[in-house]
Amino acid sequence: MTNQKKLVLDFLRRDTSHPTAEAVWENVKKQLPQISRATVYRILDNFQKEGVIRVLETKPTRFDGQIEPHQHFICNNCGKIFDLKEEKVCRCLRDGSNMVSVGKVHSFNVNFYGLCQNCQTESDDNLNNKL
Amino acid sequence: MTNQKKLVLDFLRRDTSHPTAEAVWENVKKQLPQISRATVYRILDNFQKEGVIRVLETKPTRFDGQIEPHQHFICNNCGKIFDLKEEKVCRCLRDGSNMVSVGKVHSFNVNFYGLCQNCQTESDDNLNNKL
DNA sequence: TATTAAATAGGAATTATTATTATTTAGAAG
DNA sequence: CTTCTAAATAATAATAATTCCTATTTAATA
Ligand SMILES: [Mn+2]
Ligand SMILES: [Mn+2]
Ligand SMILES: [Zn+2]
Ligand SMILES: [Zn+2]
Repeated sequence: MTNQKKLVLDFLRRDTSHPTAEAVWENVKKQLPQISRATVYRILDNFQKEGVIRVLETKPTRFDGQIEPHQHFICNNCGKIFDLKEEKVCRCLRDGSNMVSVGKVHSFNVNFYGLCQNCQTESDDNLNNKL
Repeated sequence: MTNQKKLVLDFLRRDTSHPTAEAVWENVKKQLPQISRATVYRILDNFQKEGVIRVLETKPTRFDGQIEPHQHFICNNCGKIFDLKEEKVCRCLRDGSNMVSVGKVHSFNVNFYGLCQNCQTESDDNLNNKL
């Protein structure tokens, strides 16, 4: 854990604004002026792969130091990003109620990630061949 | 409805691969070689605003000519994007079953869009002041 | 202390997207 | 069928976001 990594992680755990990579860089620079953009991008990427931070599917990409399961409400007007507890998400999707604590939901978008059947079969085959 | 628009829309309605803007351009060029990238980007943006096509929250952005409500399964291995019927989505989120017809879901990400309470109040105020 | 591998800084390069502007085109009016 | 006008387009410049490259620094280890 280098100083650079520590500063990035500390910042993301304190900050609740779901900052962009650029914003993370700007903020960490206050404490380590010579830190490079590329370093911040690399560290964010590594943390994401380790599951230490979360990545939001926004443009530009935003980052979240809070990794307990929750989803996000993005205001169409002001652009602010609010946290939604998992429970509210399920209710909203289940019974069409579109009111949540932070506002009124107009639309939502879900991306599921996993292994498609082809790729599952392939990885099973590889495993069997090794045995 | 210009020829350019027609070709873009026809392509998106035929194609089920959820192509990028670049891929739309490459394909439409086959029939209209002088079409400009900027035109494709503008047309995609307009169609999106009119609700004629859907935009996927991917990097890079992808487009979908199918606008009946459905969600997407993105394979972590091969990157292919599969359509998921709404019903399966709800079941998956509701009772933790992570098997869907196209594969096994490892994770998912939901973005909700709407008006936050602040912005709702503001727009109510504006309405009242006009009366 | 010397060796080595990993991480970083700084900047170039690339990718994706948006902005600009001169030209073209699709209709409407005559 | 012409002329006019506004909208749409092509070509390209500019910008934004991200990734790549490489010389240098740092940390860990023998
Ligand atoms: Mn969050
Ligand atoms: Mn689809
Ligand atoms: Zn708002
Ligand atoms: Zn796959």
